Amino acid sequence: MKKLSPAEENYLKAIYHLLEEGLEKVSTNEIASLIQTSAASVSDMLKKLAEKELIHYKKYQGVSLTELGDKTALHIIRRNRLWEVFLVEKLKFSWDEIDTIAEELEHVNAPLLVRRLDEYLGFPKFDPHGDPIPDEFGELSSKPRIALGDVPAGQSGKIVAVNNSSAAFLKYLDKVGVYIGAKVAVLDRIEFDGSLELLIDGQKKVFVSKEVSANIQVMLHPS
Amino acid sequence: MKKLSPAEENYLKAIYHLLEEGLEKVSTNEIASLIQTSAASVSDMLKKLAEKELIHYKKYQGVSLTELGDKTALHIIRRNRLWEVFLVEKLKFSWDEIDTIAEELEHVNAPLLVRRLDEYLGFPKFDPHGDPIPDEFGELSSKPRIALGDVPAGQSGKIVAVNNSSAAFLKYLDKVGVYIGAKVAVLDRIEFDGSLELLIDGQKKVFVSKEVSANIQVMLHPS
DNA sequence: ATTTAATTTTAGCCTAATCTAAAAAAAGTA
DNA sequence: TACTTTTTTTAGATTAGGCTAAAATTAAAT
Ligand SMILES: [Mn+2]
Ligand SMILES: [Mn+2]
Ligand SMILES: [Mn+2]
Ligand SMILES: [Mn+2]
Repeated sequence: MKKLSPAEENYLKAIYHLLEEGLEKVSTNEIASLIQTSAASVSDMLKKLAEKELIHYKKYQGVSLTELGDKTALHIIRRNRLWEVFLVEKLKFSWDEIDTIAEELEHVNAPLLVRRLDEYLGFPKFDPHGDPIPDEFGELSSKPRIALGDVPAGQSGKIVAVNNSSAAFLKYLDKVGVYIGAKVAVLDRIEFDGSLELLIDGQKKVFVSKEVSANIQVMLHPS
Repeated sequence: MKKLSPAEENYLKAIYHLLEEGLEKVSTNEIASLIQTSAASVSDMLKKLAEKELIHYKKYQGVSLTELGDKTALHIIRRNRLWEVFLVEKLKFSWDEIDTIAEELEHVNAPLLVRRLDEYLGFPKFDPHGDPIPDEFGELSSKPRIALGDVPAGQSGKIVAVNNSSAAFLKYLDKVGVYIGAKVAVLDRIEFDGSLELLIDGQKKVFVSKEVSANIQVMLHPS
C-alpha cells in the first residue's frame, strides 16, 4: 500500500497497455521493448512487483495484473491523461508535444491534486488522443471503436482516437488533416498494399498506409 | 549542464535559501537540518555538487553557490513558485496545502512547460506566500521589506510576505486574520516577551508572539 | 596551550534501478 | 526425439542516494 516509485509506476502502466492488446499474459521481452530497457532489468522488477502483489508472476510464464495492480495502473493512467488535457486545453500545447511532459507529471501522486485538476478541467472523459480517462474509481467510459483499417470501403465514421502518440505519427496526421472528431469515409481499399483512400470531412481526399489506418480508431456511422 | 536529479535540485534550493539569510557560507549541519537528512549524506552530496561546479566547496569550510549554482537554484525556485500560484489561483488550494505538492512539481523540468505556465498565469511576480518569482533569466522583482518584529510601535504597513510556509504557521495566520495584502498597525510592543499587539485592517486587535512577528514581512507605510 | 566539545568527513553498509554476460528454461525444428 | 534457437532468469557490477559509527578537523573552554 506504500507509495510506488516512478519506475514501478511506469512498469505497471506498460503491462496494462500490453494487456489491452488482447492477450491475457505479457512477456518479459514485450515489456522490455516497450519501455526500452533490458530483459534482465524487467525480470528484476517483475519480482518486486509480484512481491507487492501488483502482478501475477510465475517464472518464465509471463505476467498479468492483479486486481490491485489493475486499479493502480488505472490511477496512473488517469493522472497521465488529465495532465494531457491540461497541457492541450489550458497551456495550448499540441497533441504531439505532451507525451514526455505528461510522462513525468503522472508520477506526482497527491489525491487532492488529481481531484481538483479533474474538476478544474470540467471532468473530461477523453484525453487529446481520444483515450478514455478513468474516473477516481478506475472506471472507463468507452466508446464503441473500430480500427480504421477494418472499416469496409464505402462506410464512413468519425475519428475518435489514435493508438500511437509518437510526435512523428501525430504530426503526420496534422499534415493530412486527420484529427479527433473528424468525419472520415473509406472510399477505396487498395489491394496491392492494404492502403486506404479516405475522404476527410467530406472534402479532402488522401491515401494512408495500412500501418497508419491500423492506428486510427473510428466510430462507425449507421449505414 | 546535464539534467539534475530531484535530490540535487533540493540541495541546491536549500543552500540558496540558507544563503538568503545573510551569511556568505552555509554549513553542512545547517543544510542537514533544513532538509532533514544526516550530515554524512550532505557531505557526500556536496562533493557531487562541487564536481559539477554548482557550489564552491573546500572541506570543513562551508559552501556557497557558484554563478551556475545560483542560476540553477533560481530556475528551480521559479518552477516551485509558479506551481504554487497555479495551485492557489486555478485549483483553489489554500496557501497552507501547497508546499508538498509544489515540492514535487518543481522537479518537472521542461522549459516550454514553464514558459507556458507562466504565461497562462499572467506572469505573476509573487507567489501565494508573497515570495518573488524569478523570471526566466533568474531576475527577481523585490519589494522593500522589513520583518513585522522590527516595526516600531505606532507604525503601520502592509503585509507582503511570510518567511515560513509550514501548514501550522499559515493556518494560525488564517485564524488571526493575517493574509498577504492586509493592513497592519503595531499598537504596542510587550516588553515582557517581545510579543506585539496588532490592529489588522483597522478593525481586528490581536496579540502575536515574537516568533510569529519575526516570520511576517511588511512594507511600511510612509509615516 | 591543552584539553574538551562540536562539527564535518570518511568508511562501510544498504536499497533501488540499471547494465552485460552467463546459465537455465522453453520453444521450434529436423 | 534430439538438437538448435530464442527467451528468460541469474550472477556480478555500477551509480545514486541514503544510513550509522568512527576518525579527522575545527572551535570552545579551561
Ligand atoms: Mn511516466
Ligand atoms: Mn494520451
Ligand atoms: Mn523538491
Ligand atoms: Mn511559496
